[in-house]
Amino acid sequence: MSEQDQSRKTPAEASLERNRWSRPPRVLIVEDERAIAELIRYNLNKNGYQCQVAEDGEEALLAVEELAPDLIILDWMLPEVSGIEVCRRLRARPQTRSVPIIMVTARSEEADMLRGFREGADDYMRKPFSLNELNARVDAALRRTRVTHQAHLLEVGDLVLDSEALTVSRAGKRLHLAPTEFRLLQALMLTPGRVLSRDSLLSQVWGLDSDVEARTVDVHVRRLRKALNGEGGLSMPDYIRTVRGVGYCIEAA
Amino acid sequence: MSEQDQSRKTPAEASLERNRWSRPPRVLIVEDERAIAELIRYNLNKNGYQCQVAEDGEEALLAVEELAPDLIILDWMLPEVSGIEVCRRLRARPQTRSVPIIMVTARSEEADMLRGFREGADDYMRKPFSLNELNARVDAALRRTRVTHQAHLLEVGDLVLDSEALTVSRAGKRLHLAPTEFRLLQALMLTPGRVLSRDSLLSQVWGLDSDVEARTVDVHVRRLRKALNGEGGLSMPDYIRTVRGVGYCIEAA
DNA sequence: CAGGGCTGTAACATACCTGTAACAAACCTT
DNA sequence: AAGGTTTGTTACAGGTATGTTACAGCCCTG
Repeated sequence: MSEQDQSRKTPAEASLERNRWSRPPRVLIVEDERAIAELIRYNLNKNGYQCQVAEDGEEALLAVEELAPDLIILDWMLPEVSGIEVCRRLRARPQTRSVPIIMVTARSEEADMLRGFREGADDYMRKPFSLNELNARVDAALRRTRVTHQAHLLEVGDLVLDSEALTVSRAGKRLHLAPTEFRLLQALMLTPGRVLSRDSLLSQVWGLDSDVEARTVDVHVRRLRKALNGEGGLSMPDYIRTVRGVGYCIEAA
Repeated sequence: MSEQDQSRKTPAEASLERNRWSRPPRVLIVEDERAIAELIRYNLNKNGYQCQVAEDGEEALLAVEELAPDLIILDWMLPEVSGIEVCRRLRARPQTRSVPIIMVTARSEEADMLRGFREGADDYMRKPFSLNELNARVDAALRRTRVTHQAHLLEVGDLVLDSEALTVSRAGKRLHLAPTEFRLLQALMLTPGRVLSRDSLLSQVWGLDSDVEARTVDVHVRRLRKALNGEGGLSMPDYIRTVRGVGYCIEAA
């Protein structure tokens, strides 16, 4: 269930949306009451998440290693190691420092909640809680990590363009592109498989009010190809397809 | 340290006293009820945040441009443009897509809350709410984006910046940086891998209302590189990447 | 008050990028 | 197969962005 954004999304963004999570997000539920754990698990499963349950703190810490979850739902009251202690330990490890943690607890004192946040929780919900609300908060937390980590990645084959770091790499190797080349590639990669006319590229890359000749696009495509495929031997496959009489298009061979 | 005179310490900045180098996080409060807005503002100020208030949706959208806030507290019910609409528009713009938004509203229906999350809110609080809780949630949201004054250790490669001790070291060896160089490095290291424009750096390092020329950034980058990589031979790899036509970015090679 | 460090600006040097023209090659039409 | 059209390729002149250096003013320290 690709959650909320049924409203405003260009097809390009929608395809991005799919690319970002090629796998279902993994959620670790740490909760000693079986019934509650199952309820949450059922609910999250229904929304496309892959869940695992841990019933005490020790188990939770182990499960984090194995599962490498994208998000953790953490009950405060647990046998063995308490939830708050689990939280603290996860925050102490660099590897798990940035995994979102939603604390869920029957403790209603404000002081407890503040403590939870202080120990590094990302969100805090009091029991009893609405499953819909939990869902919404899970979505929000994951959306956030998506936005900060990979929202700006465009991929075609072994080509990756990062529009935030403004970098392009092919097969893991960083490439150097001139500004115009970068924008041109970006325009192409926004709609992989779709043919873009020279005029369309001109307006996207050079701006709507540019007086640049259409042929200039060709020259830049040439430069871009050179940069992507390697100068001389063109040892790598060319992702940029020329569509005679129309324009260009990028696609994974 | 020209800091001392330029920072007229409101009593609220007491907690930041020892930390003159780190820029206080900027929070935009969007709330049409003056009394509530002031309450929130006072409370956040006390905790070392720099606040600005917008009283309606239009004003909010403008303020976002100017202030470039690190976090937004957004009331649902607003004159002109509603909070939910503001939220949607901010999420539609790439530049503001990742700014944390905490929705604060008197609407208690679950459906409203779900809608808030669906439009991209990061957190949702029902009025009336505890100021302590608001504080904790603001802290949590900013901790995630690492723009908080609490994350005082920044690392990139073998570079370590301690914004509390005000020290920088490379490969364990302590370096000497001038104040401006320090703040510049800090701004870069807050978002490693992300390209920062000269304008953005100017507002972060020199302040929003400075009339310093953009080229000045280049000169300081030069000085910073010298300090980081070693005066002459540049024996160490350069973590600062120049992005032609845009600005600079720090990354671990 | 003298000196040293820090800062912002100007000026120069350099590296890089860019659009166009001109020619070559490929393609399509007839 | 010829002729016209579209695209590939190359070279280049000019422009722009950045690197680098020098310097004058400022503030603080001693």
